[in-house]
Amino acid sequence: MSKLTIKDIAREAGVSTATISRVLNNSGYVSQDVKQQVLEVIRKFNYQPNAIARSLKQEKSRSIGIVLPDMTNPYFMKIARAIQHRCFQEGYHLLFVDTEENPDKEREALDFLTEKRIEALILAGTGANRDQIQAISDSGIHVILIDRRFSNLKLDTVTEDNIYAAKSAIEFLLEKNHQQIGMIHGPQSISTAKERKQGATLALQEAGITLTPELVFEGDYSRESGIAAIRHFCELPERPTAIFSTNNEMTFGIYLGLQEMGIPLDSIEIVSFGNLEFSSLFEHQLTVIMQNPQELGDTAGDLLIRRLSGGEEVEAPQNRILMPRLIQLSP
Amino acid sequence: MSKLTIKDIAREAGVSTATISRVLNNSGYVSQDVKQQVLEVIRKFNYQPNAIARSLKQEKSRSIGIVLPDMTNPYFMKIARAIQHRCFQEGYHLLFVDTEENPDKEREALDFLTEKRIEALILAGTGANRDQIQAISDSGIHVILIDRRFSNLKLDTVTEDNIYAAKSAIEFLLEKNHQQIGMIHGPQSISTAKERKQGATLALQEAGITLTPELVFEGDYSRESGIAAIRHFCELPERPTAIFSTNNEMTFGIYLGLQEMGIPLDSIEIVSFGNLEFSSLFEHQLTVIMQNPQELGDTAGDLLIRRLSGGEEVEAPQNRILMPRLIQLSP
DNA sequence: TTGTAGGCGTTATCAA
DNA sequence: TTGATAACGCCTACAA
Repeated sequence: MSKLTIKDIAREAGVSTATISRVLNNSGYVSQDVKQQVLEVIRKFNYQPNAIARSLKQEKSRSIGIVLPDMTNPYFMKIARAIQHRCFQEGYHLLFVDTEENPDKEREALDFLTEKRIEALILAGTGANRDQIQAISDSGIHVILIDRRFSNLKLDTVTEDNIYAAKSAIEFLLEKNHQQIGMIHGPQSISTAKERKQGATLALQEAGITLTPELVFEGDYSRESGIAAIRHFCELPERPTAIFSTNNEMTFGIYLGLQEMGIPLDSIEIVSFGNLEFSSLFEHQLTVIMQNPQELGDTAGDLLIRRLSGGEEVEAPQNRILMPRLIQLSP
Repeated sequence: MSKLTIKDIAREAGVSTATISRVLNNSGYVSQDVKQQVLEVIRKFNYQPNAIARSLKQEKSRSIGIVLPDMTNPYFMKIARAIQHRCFQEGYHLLFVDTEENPDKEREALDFLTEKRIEALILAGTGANRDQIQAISDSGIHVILIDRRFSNLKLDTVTEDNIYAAKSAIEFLLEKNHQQIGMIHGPQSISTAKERKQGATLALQEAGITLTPELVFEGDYSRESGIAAIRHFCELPERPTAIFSTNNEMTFGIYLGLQEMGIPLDSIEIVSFGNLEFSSLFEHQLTVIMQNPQELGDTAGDLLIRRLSGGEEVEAPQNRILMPRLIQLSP
């Protein structure tokens, strides 16, 4: 029942373990005859080398930690899949952890991963655990922050330009002569949410428009907060004619809210971050900021492999920034 | 830069490595004084034991392999999350692999995982690699098939009752007096797709209705095949008045197809497997077979932990079957 | 209560 | 071209 070891194979093939190892790794010299014979025995007994022992000996885990805030969110999983592709190609594998946006779980996850001796860490963080992350980087583990980043931390990042995208979104609405633009933001502990708010605010400032506090709703990236935003906006003397929403879940909530209040969906113009595929199925005015998780994952994967296989020359931290595109879905 | 070992800590604390190990594992005797002192040193140097070495010594990886056909599909990831919860609680962790429905990738994944000495395998398979999976089970690794199963394989399974659900779906449409029911099925290599087709066929038979081949469209669980189905149905002399779709992606395709053909979405009644959250946003007649990935994950997690911590008594394979519910979303 | 030492399954160095 | 053998970092009899 218990697994065969290299010794069993060596005995069976009548050679030393060293020879088996050489065959396994295509390293050193080994005559064709012996090689064939050894391969035969390996196949016959379906021997599989113990990756744990190999890792210990080589002092290389060949594993990469990836820490995400929500494994059920396809956005993050598309990033993860792209990275996994690249890693498998190069003989690495991923250790996933889902923090569910919980800083405590994140801390535990990071401890767990360092004990597992990951060679690199890919992180879309909760916003907490700065010091621990810095320490991991200092200890020689390559760290790449994806989607979300920390200010003043000298680490590799691959992110989208949220400020620019949010700014464009507001400018788009201003060009269409909207005077009352409602906004719904995400948790300000998350860098993307903060930057989207910054970008939107910046666009209004540049247009010389003073921010009306009643038109700014602080949501939490959840569907419920989208509904809540609509309830709030409907209580205002002057309802917004357009809404800028900083993620797709909240936008879905907005539609649900409008429906709940009996307001026609096409009576309000919406610009939203994220994918809203279903939107083509009904009449309304929607523009989305299309993100590109696959490109983000590919970029992070390339950077990762470069860091892992790169020589000793310590490069400066890389900051790759992708540009989301504004896509108008309705005329 | 390189990590500290138990020896370093032993030297630093002026005790033997055995003592350090005892402190780390709360095993054996160790005086309070020494224990405190050791903990102090561990904290001071931020020592983290090497999980790889520990695994090798204990001949326990404490890792569970989980193989899924699509990591970007929230259905599977909700299952995975539930399992991960349970595993972390018990000190195990998950090794994820996404096969992208590719049997070759699946085979590679299984090899990879067995080399990593997983203690259990959770699998939503492509339908191939039967022998390899059986061999894994025979070698003493607990195997639990989720969502999809193999006929005639004596393994634990946690699945949904697809036959029953599909049968109910058709019965529901028959009760509403639909005479022309179109069906779109998934790839018959996947057990769920096959069972859904079986269930639907069974319901028609029991109602004494002969199957019209033109009304049965063989799709592949993709959005495109949903569109293709509509194009096909529209070419028939007599269009179906209702459609039974065996997954949500194809149903989305159906809506897109209807829109493309200029057919009002509410002119055709649909029953579909899977979640279609957006559906409440427009007028149409939709009934869904609501699946419960979290319950499936919880069930699999419980079974898994029982297998892992269960004594030597070999229990017969368990087959847990969950009942999906038919939910009418429109009057 | 603590320490010594052997071994988990590999790989890699050195001889032969 | 092959074989002995010493690690890798940890745990655990067994001694002390």
